[in-house]
This record gives sequence, structure tokens and C-alpha cells, in this order.
Amino acid sequence: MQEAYKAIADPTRRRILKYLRGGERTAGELAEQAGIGRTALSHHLMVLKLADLVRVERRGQFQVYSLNTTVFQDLLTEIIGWLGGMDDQETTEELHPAEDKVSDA
Amino acid sequence: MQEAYKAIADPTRRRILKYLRGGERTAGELAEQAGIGRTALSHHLMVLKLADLVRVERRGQFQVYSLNTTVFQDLLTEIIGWLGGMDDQETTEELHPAEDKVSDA
DNA sequence: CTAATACTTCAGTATACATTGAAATATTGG
DNA sequence: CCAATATTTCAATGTATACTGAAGTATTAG
Repeated sequence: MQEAYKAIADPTRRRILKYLRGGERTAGELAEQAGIGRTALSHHLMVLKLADLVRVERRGQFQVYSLNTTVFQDLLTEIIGWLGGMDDQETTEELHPAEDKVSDA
Repeated sequence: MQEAYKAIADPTRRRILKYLRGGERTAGELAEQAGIGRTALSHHLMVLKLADLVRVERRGQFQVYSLNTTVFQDLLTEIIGWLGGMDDQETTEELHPAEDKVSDA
């Protein structure tokens, strides 16, 4: 999970993920669309792969990349947990101490 | 938004956010719970503040921190967008690289 | 004012990350 | 095998990030 958080922290990698939403892409196509060199792109794809956010399949001389949506769903679950869920954490004091009390004028 | 992505990329900061789920905390309490020095904590809180993920309010000699859930919701919206939504993006022609390479018939 | 507490900013360092050109690997085809 | 194409790995560099101790700021109390 930590790998996924770091992976989406970079704007170039988020751009790559966005392109992949349009379907499968080869590394070369992604480099062109993202406007970065092939070496840099290869690095970013490796990071995304290690985070399990993308899958890769060799097709002839090409490496074809595609999204792996399952890890996105895990991310969603965690972030939703930050918002509402309260189960795996020590809730020491009172919860939410009345945030909207400043309506005094 | 970019600031928020970078902010949640660090495990220490995610830990801080988790503690804040339990309610308001002073900087000192957070430093103790997170097990890091006060200087380092102050840095992390600044990052979270710039990302608008936390709010801070002075109360006497204390700085009291709390979660600001609105930005979490924005994050959710974006990540959900990566999964299903397809409208603000160039869904280019479906290009399949070297698959249907027409050779001699 | 001075002292104590709570926290932040400053200055320095160490580590991680993004990018690049060159060399290396993998596949296709003569 | 040798050449061409597609992509990755290597080596180097600049920049960003995380952490630390020391000094600075803000608040409360006497």
C-alpha cells in the first residue's frame, strides 16, 4: 500500500494513469503522451508496477501496459476509512468536539 | 491537490492523520503518539496544513490540530474518477500496436 | 520585566527521487 | 548471425524531502 501512495504522489505518474484509462498503451506511446524521455518513463512504469497499479504484457516487441483497478479500490477503502470508519484505532478522547460552534457574531 | 497527494505519501503523516481521527490533538500529543521529535512533527504538520488536510487553532499556549475532511472527499472523487469516469480525457482511438500487423496475404 | 511552557523556524546534513545519455536486453526478420 | 525496433538497466547528477539541535516566537504566570 505504501508503494501505491508514493506512486500516485507524482504528477507525471498520475498523468500516465489517466492515459491508461483510455485503454492499453505501449511504453512508447505513453512516453510520447506524457512528454518525457523513454528512460524516465520506464522508471515511472516500474514504480507503478511495483505498486501494482498497472499490469504489463509483452506483445511482440512491445510492452503493453494497462490499469489494474483492484489497488485503486484498496486506496478508496483506506481513504474512506480516514473519513468515517472508526474501528482499528484508539479513540482516546471524545470524538468530534463540536466543530461548527463558531456561528457567533 | 498535488500537495494533498504528496502529504499522504508519507507514512508518518498518515499516522498523524489517523490519530486525528480520534479528535483534536495538540502538537505535543501528536509528537508523543507518532514517536518523532517536535521539530520533525512541526514540519509534517506544516505539510498537512499546506495540503489543507488539517486545521489548526491556538488555544492558550497550545496549538490544537484537527482533521479537515473536505479535502479527503476531493481525493476520493479523483480516485473514483480514475476507476470509472471517462469524460475529461482523450479516449484516443483504440490502438493495438503490433497485433494486427497485416502481413502478406 | 523575567521565567516557564509549547511550538516553530533556522541551518545543516543525510537520504530519496526524477531525469538523462549511453549501454544492454529482447523480439522480429533477412 | 546481423540489423532494426522497443524498452530497460546503468551511471551520474540535480533537486526534493526528512530529520536534528539550536535559536526564536508566542502565551501564561508572578
